[in-house]
Amino acid sequence: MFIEIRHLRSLQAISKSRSLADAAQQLHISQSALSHQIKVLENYFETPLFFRGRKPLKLTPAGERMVGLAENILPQIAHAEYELKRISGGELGRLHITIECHACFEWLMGTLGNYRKDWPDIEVDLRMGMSFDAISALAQGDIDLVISSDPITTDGICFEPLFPYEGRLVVDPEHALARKTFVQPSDLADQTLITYPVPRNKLDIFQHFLTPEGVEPKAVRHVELTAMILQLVASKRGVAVLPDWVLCESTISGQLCSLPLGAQGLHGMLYAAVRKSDTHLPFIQDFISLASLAVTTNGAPLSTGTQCTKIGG
Amino acid sequence: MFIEIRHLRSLQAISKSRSLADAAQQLHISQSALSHQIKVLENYFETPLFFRGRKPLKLTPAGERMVGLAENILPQIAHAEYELKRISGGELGRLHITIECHACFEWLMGTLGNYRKDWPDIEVDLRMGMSFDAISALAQGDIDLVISSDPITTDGICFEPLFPYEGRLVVDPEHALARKTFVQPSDLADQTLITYPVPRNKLDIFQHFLTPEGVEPKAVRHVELTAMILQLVASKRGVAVLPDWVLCESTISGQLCSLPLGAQGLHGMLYAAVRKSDTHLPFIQDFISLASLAVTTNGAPLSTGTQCTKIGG
DNA sequence: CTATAAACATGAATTCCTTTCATAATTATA
DNA sequence: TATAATTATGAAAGGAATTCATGTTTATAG
Repeated sequence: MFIEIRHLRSLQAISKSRSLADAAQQLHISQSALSHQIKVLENYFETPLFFRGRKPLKLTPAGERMVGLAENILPQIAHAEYELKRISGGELGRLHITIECHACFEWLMGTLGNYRKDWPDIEVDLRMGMSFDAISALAQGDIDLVISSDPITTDGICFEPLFPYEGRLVVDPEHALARKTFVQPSDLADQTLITYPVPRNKLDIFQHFLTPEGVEPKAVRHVELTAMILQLVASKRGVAVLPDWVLCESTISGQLCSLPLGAQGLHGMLYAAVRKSDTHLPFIQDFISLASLAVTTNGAPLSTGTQCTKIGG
Repeated sequence: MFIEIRHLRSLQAISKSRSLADAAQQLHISQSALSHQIKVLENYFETPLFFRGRKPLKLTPAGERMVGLAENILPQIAHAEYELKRISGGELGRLHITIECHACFEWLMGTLGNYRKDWPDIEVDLRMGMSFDAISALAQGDIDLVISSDPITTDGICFEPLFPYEGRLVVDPEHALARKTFVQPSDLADQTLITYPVPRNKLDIFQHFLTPEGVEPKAVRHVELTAMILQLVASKRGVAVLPDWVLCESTISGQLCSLPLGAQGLHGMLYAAVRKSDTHLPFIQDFISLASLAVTTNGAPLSTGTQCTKIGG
């Protein structure tokens, strides 16, 4: 690899000039410098690059080959430099998101739709399948943002609060628990609990409600899709705990009841985790702004006590 | 334009390495040099190119963009360098040919067919339409070889002899002149002469036969294609002067007679003109060898006195 | 949690290489 | 043939990348 960028620029200038001297002037270098440059190239490749002593300067086929190279390459480099400047300016970038909580899918899709309109040059993507250790994937640069409900202090990472939520028990309207004002841990001991297929320590219902009281449900069933969970509950196959934003008119058109976990309810906060080095980027900040408004704009969550909603296909 | 080739090589090495130190080793430079290089890039573009302090080194999106650039560009440069070496080695090249004499088309096509087999990587082309000043086009590098019958001393150009030829008068078998052993200039004073559409000083018949004797044909008619000239002569529309290689069995299947111009015949030599700087190139030398054998291999010329041959479509 | 190792950063000095300057040689044009 | 224009060349200068030596930061093990 002998050719340098400056050689390509030189050849390009020469091909557009009547003489080496003209080309040198265009390049803002001395005629001598250009002559030396060409000599070096010609010595290395053992072939002349232009015909000497012709009034309109003419390149040899070897020279033309090199100009061809220049005209392929120089624009590519110019374009890459332009894009790198845009990347540092935050106009261009990558936003690969992972969700630690499956239910976030419900509001995230709507948010991403709006976000894409604001930031057409940001490569937005939702990466499932790395939720097992999303935060370290974030720290390592595999992804750029994690939607999470438990902030852990990892250095280089910061957790921006998005909005509070309430985890509520969902049952069918004819269920025995449907008549209660709130559920106690022991109420679930004889129930089939339907959850997302994630480790128990990632589930509020175990972490902050059942496990502290030593209660174990009769059975636990793993289902991936929220809509499927709701259908299973509606058809009396079990009960589930879902965040309030899922339980709103826009996603449910059949009959379901939801009620608080414990007298105070099971409250949490949702966060967007990003690398500290990315917090200044406008397209990151704007995503966080949009996301923090997601739930109230997509549809009001169920905030009252016992309440029935519809479910459907 | 800030990026240099070495930056691209560095980024590419980094992307394939576990650490800067490893990459530096691959590049045969010190770790310090690489670190400085990256710092300069990062300062210029105002964005980090890789995540620091992660065990498996990971590039940022900006870094990835630059690797993408490298992987587009480096192979292109490598390939161009390879081709330039081949150009200087005479394996790859350009052979743009111009013919000053139209009749050369007849044997040249056959020669080029064989030549292309020997030199698949030489860009062979026949450029018509610059015959008006072919030699200076050659000197200026617009073309690479001229088939010519009059060598002029131009510096930088040399004329390699190919083969001798004889210009002969072609008439139809019932023509009055067909019975003569040879023609004299005055014999043509009452004839219609069919020639290629080129200036008279490029035509042997005028330059070396008629003009010195002050003879002017009854009429001169310009026709471009050799086959058409032969047909016109056969149908008694005039007479023509053509080099002997045209008048051989392989190109003529109808009835035509040819006879010498003057008692000694009008003899000439065909040359290949090339730039002196190209004479060493094997693909030029080989073309000249092939061309010099063209006429005797394509078909024996008419060498006997008055002779009749066939003509046809 | 400290120690040790590994990886990266930094400043000064060096070395390498491009460019310039001054001028020679070559080529074109009047 | 003379003059102008163009390219080539050698030595010196200038700049920039690399190295060296060392400091700082981050990971891994005991």
